[in-house]
Amino acid sequence: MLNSFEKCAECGSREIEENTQGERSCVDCGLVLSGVVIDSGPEWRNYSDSGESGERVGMPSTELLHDKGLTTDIDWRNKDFAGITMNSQSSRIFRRLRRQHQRTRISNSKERNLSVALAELQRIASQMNLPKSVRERSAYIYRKAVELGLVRGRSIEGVVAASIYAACRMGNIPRTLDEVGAFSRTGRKEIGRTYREVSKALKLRVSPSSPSEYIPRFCSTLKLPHKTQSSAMKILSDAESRELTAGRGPTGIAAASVYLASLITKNPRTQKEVSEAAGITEVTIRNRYKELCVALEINPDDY
DNA sequence: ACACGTAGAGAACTGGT
DNA sequence: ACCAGCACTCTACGTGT
Repeated sequence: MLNSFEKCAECGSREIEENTQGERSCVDCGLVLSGVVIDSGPEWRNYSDSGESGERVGMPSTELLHDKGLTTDIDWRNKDFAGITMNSQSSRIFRRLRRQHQRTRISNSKERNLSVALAELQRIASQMNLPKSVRERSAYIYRKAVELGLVRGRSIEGVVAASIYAACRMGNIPRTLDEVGAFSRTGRKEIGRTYREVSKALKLRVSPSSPSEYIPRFCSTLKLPHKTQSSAMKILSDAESRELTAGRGPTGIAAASVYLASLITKNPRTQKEVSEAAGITEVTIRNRYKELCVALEINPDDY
């Protein structure tokens, strides 16, 4: 996608491309211009047929409340629409209405379960400093688990912890089982076991994320030109077709491809630099790098 | 400074009992 | 349900250029 109104801050090129992750980068030098996608549109729809579009009414719905935030409340003040205090008879009626209304909000065991569980989820998530997107996702996973009857026979806590663990991994901010367990009353083993069952039952696509997703970001942090990036992608796809990538950490493969590409395109980066950009150790890069050289019959000295 | 190698520890998954 | 074995990565250290 090209945007002719914008120039690259690094090299002045007007060739800006946007990838599927929403990162916009310069085609010539690879500089990432904006990595954060801001959704400026309203999330909630306009239901009125005659009014202006874009009316904003109330808060957007959320997975984090058991009724998704779709609730009404009866004002606690005993005033009428004009702000005049009600008489005692009306006050009694409204007190009673409020109580009945509150009871209908949490009407059955499933909703009671959800409201307990989601409160627990919030507690753990905020102690772990998890972003909102991950909280929403884990709440969604938990709801699905309830619908499929996975909670019966297991502890609510365990399923909550498993949902969080899964959501973290899906959101690419993985936490270890121990880390999640530290904030929950359940242990690592139970979370792990529950997680496996939940992810199987929900067919969660927990990212065996492709290394290719990491390459643009690594190249950008290392200020590598576009040429090197496409070279790294080429190396990676060769490696994938030779099944070098199975079972390996995706970041390791991506980092090694970038490192190798940086050597053969004459924009060398040290293993240390690459390892810092990729968040892995030099050792892992070395191992993957060595495998790549052997399997693809590349000798960086030739370049 | 950097590249490269090795050993031991730890985390996560698998399969057997 | 639990344990042992596994493949992988990390830490830490040493060696060579």
